[in-house]
Amino acid sequence: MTEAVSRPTLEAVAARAGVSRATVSRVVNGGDGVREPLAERVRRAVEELGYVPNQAARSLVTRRHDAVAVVIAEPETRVFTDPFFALQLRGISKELTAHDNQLVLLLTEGRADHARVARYLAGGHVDGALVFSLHLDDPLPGLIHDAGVPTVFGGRPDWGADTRAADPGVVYVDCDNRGGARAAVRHLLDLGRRRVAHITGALDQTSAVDRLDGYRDVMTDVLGEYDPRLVEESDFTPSGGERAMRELLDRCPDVDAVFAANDLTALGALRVLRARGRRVPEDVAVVGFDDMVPVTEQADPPLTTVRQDIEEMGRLMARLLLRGLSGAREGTDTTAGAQEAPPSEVILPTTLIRRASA
Amino acid sequence: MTEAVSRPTLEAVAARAGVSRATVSRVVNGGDGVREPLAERVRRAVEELGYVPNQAARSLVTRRHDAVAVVIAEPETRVFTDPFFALQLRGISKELTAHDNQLVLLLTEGRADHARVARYLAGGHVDGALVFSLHLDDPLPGLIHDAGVPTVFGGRPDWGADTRAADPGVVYVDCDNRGGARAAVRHLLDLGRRRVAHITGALDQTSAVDRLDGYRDVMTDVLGEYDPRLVEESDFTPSGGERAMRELLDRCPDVDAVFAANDLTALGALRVLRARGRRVPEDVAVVGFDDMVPVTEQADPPLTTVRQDIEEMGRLMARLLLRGLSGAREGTDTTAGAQEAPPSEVILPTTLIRRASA
DNA sequence: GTGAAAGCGCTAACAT
DNA sequence: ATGTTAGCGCTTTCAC
Repeated sequence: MTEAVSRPTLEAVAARAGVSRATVSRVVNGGDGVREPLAERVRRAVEELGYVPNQAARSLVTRRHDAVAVVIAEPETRVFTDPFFALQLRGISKELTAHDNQLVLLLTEGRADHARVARYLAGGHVDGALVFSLHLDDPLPGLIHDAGVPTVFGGRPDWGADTRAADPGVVYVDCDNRGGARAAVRHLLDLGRRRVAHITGALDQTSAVDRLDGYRDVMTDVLGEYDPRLVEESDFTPSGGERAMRELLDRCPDVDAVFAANDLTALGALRVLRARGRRVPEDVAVVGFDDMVPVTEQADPPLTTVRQDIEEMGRLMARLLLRGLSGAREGTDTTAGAQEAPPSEVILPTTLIRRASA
Repeated sequence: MTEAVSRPTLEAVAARAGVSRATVSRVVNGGDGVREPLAERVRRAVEELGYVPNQAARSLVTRRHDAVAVVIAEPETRVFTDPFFALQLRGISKELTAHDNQLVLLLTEGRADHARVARYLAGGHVDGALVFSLHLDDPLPGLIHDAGVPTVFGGRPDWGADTRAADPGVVYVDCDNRGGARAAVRHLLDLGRRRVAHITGALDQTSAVDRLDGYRDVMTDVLGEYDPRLVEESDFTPSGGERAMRELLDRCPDVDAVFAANDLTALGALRVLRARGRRVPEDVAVVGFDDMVPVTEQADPPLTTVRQDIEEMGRLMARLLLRGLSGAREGTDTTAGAQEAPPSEVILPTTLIRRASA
């Protein structure tokens, strides 16, 4: 483990280049209004000294940090068993990097950590936050609202009984869970299936609720009504999918199709169907959600699913936040190139990917 | 997206408590040498004003950031298909949080990003770095060395031809890959198997190389020599495992056991074995590595594997780094409670977990 | 034990 | 176009 060494300052660069600190500062920050020969001299001095601006000093005066917090609330460990989280993070990271922003990761393990996160955000260490509000009734959105930090949510936040529900400033990005679910179920009905079951996700997450709603939409729409016995609650995990599938087969032996809330759940269902001697898709057609390629392509049979672009979702969240931040900084500029207020919600499209399972 | 508001300063707290800024500062930072009644008044003022120290101002003078960078180099996307990464991060996050340090995540997508990371680290934005040097011949260790940032590596770094190889200051944490591999292979031999194959991981990672070495150790040790035809190179992925298993079966139809470099690989092997009508473990016994519980327990049959505690590995890396940092700060203190120099390598133990596959 | 004062390295008015 | 200057909010000697 090496020792840190002291770094050259602006002052040192200025001395070496034979100019004032202000000039060096100008060059370092884009360099408008400095004549070329001088600028060049400064750049050489910077190079020679290996000068890197002290971010703390800079933040102290600019009140900007070029850093964004990513808050991931994961009381349960689901986040760590599917690659969802990693993909979002990658999208976010790419976008932030492209804009020279740093990513400060805040993982929470439960209520105890909420206060810590709220304090951190309120402390003005970062310019904004990207928050994955994974569970209903999560106090985090409220706390964050109070902290007054520009925030973009990942997934439709549930404001529940919270009175701040009406806040028009809330921005979030989500995929079209309901629409995707509709497409999945419609596809199964188009295949001629009539006893289409649904294995839900964890219903304390809006994504699961929305997918269930989409299922209901189509079932009632097409068949006039839906049989609640065809819906089994689960939790987005493979073992949850297994359990639910068994339940479903016992209760309604005549099911001829299953729409699973995500691919992992579908995997569990597939396993049970095979064990029970049901052929897929001949006897029972199966559709998943997410399209985690390593999962869907290697399922047996390969899984028909609703694709959402998770990485893009992360990237978009970051983009929206950064745009909002720069917009706020530049004030209410109404000229041609002005930033518009970010839309309060962005819903990414989903597409049905047909493979062998349905 | 809410607007950020200006926060109360030390000055404000001092005014409210009727003391000097210095006194407030003392109380806020542990409060030694301030008489209780005064300290209490200060604490109340802090509370009432909702004062949170400005980290930038503090860093400017202390030259500390209470922040640690986590660098994850992932040219390939393996990191995102298995939960390894997420688990490490969780361990790291827990430990950092416990010591009030922030986690700055630096994801790299290739060589182009290396310079960026090096610059960031050299820029003195963080007190130290935790680096996952996933691939051989990675220039990152060298760059980081030059940046002069206290660093702990995850996994034995490969210094290859790098002349800095001899640097005694390098600290890393790894699991006992070689020992774990030995245990796995020994177990298979104890079961009476003689044609034990090995599907390697990506051999540009030291973990894969070490596991292969462990396999060789035991095979030559027990059988006098090992048959290179029983070793098939792969890449830690399920599909890689499938491909390798097919190869192996074609080449050596008499294999009666397989040691796979990780659980995901074993999963692929299991699939092929089933497809080819080989019973597991009767015809072919299979052992994995990692013990990703959701994978191993739901494999069919449940997978015997070598367990490593990934989260603990993350936690330990963080602990080592923080200890090194505080040690460095406190200077060379030789009294009783002094920090010892962190060990240059920590190898975590592995354990064989017996399930049904071997 | 407590306060006064001097910066940490930088940016942004304001002069020139 | 460039230089001068005044802080940003905090910690930390140094007096008292």
